[in-house]
Amino acid sequence: MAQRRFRRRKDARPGEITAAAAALFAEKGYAATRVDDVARRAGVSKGLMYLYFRTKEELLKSVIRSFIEPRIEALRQRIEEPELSAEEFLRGPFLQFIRALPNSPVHVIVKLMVTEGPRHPELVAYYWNNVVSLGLDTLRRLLQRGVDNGEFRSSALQEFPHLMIAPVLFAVLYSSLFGKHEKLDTDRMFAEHVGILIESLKRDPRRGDTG
Amino acid sequence: MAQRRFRRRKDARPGEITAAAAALFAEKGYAATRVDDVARRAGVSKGLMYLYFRTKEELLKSVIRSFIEPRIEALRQRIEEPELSAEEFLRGPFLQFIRALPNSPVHVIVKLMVTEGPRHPELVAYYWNNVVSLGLDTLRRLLQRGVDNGEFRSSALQEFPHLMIAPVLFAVLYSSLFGKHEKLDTDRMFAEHVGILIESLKRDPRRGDTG
DNA sequence: TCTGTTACTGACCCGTTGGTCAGCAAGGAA
DNA sequence: TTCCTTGCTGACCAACGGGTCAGTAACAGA
Repeated sequence: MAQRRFRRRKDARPGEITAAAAALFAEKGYAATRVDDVARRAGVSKGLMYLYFRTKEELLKSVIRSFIEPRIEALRQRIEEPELSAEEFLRGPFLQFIRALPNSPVHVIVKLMVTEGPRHPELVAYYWNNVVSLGLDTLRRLLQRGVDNGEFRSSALQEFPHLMIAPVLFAVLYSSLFGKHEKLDTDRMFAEHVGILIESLKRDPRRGDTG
Repeated sequence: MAQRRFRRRKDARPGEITAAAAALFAEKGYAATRVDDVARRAGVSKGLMYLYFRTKEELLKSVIRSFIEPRIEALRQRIEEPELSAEEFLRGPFLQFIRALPNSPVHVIVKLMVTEGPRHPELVAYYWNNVVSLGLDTLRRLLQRGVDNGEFRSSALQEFPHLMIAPVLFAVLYSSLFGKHEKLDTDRMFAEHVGILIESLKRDPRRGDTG
């Protein structure tokens, strides 16, 4: 009766499984998600999972990479927007970028890194090399450009660009934890944050000290 | 032969068990910690655990409460230091307070809330009521005092006092995740942060607008 | 020393879950 | 139609871990 019981689609499977896993990991966390749950949501059997991913941990790594890798290039390209001043860059592309993060699937990665990172050091190293240190370098270079062309004074922010993105991490986790108790207007909060940073960088140009 | 195989110390047990659990939860996370591990570290049998805590989740709640409750009163008292100006308060007790957090056991709570919160809503509500909203209110009142006595201009920080403590959450998680890759000088970073905040609050007193 | 009470033990139970594998069915080739 | 390859299934296994409980040892009172 040729009743198609399943389809043979080798190429599409890894992506579908990874997407299903990402959704469930975000919902319930890695440990509380059963491999069988992922299989069901992806519309395959549990056995098939192990033809594409050696272990559950392998699946986790794949989820993380699938989120990061497509974005690395975008991040790299944002570094160089030479026609903008440093301030324009911060008020424009930078603000736009961080505003998009809390509503993007990136929050899945943040939560997974925080919850599972300690038990998967090679994942942490991967994230560090490909996202964190890259992002921090970008910010440092941007601040240096502002100093070089006289827009900004030299500032401790060059040593601690972390302060520029701390509110993003905060907002992602805060909303996910306390969203039921307080709805954060992250758009306005980030705009205020960028405003504070810029005015701190521009303030009092007469003592444009070098140290 | 009267060989003492164990001791009967009903009063001391809960505290010892909670302390052992806190240490292990911080090390390995809640899900990855076995009740038997906690029992061994506390020097008791697994069975005894269930005489003092009905379930593993009860034990988690007890750990969280044991960290928070002794600190609530201290937090409350910091609200009122009337002999200091708002700026002096921020540069003094406030900075001192947040500087102490990354090296204190509080980071255990932060990690546990982030990792386990989503699956324990009543724990989140408890933390919200007793820590978060209390702390935010305190900061708002402090800023208002600064505005009232002319030190500060009115600012969007009154709506987003979250920005004042975002770097703390960031530093705690960042150090715990990436400590091996970068050692953050949180003392200096926080000092810089407070400096930026205060100068933002004091800047340009002529347009001391009310909105 | 006997007895009752209770803090405590540790072997056991059993549902859960990561991982396996024998076999089946969907194509392609001839 | 037949045969081969291979994507795929789902019943199964073994280990793990939360939770139980029958029994034991520590004290107290008499």
